[in-house]
Amino acid sequence: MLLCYIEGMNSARQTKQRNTIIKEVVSAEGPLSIAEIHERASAKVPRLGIATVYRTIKALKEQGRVAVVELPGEEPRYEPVGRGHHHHFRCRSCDQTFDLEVCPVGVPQGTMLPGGYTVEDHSLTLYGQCSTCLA
Amino acid sequence: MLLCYIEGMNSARQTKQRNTIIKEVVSAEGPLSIAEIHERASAKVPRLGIATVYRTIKALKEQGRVAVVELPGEEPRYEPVGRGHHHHFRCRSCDQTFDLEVCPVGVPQGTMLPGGYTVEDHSLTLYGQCSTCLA
DNA sequence: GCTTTTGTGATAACACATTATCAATTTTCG
DNA sequence: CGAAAATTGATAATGTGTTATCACAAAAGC
Repeated sequence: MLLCYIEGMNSARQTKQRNTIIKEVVSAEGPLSIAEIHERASAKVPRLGIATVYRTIKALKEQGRVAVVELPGEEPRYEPVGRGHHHHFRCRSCDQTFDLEVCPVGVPQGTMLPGGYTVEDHSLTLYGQCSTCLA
Repeated sequence: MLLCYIEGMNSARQTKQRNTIIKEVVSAEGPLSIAEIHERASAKVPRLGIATVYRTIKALKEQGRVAVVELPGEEPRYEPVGRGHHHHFRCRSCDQTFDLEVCPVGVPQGTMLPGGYTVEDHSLTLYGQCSTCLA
């Protein structure tokens, strides 16, 4: 299955379900889980099946248009590719996940840590209160 | 069910299974998954059932003697409590998880990030090659 | 508009990690 | 040691997230 929302030149069909799902993922404040996508898209497409969300995300993944984001102890989330290196903030009140601009990790690639660990990459999740919940 | 390895004064019984499991968790280089505990303990207690590992870890958790460690996209791991704030390194070659001493995250508790996110805590996982695999 | 082809929704099937069950074994303690 | 009680191992049952199935609906192209 292919999707044509962006490339516009393959055999997949445009449906309101797919377009809505893609729009939700692209316009979200951070990566969304399948359940979150389903909730949001259902508001615009009543009776949207969860299987359609799985199918669409799977296709977008295979096309390299969305990436999986794994947070500790959470279900996989999905975000559009091309956002570059960034991290995530999780609000403990509303349980929303937000993209962050900052990277406060002082261990560049190639660093060797005490113990002989050579760092290639890192994954950081910050936890706290978002501005809405703090107010 | 209670375990008596450390406290020594409750009704639970000493078994080679439990003692072995606890020893493996305590002496490990980092947090272990159920499967990893089972593998290692099986070497010392042949025919050790996976259910016994689950049961023992569950009891230790309820006693507050082991803590759950969640890494992105991984099964839960377990480590003894009382190691304080620390992070983990995952070797991409041998897939082992190691405790780290360092905390290279420059976002102390209470920091407010651009976007109004107030930080309470963080979780960092470093990825790369351990010294053994690099050699 | 009509036909062909693909997509959808409901749900069954599946995969996997975890827990419950229970007869047999082991530990504890008199 | 011997009896009572707790633990174990094997496996069935469970829960949950994901995929497959299939009749019906919708999109694309003539």
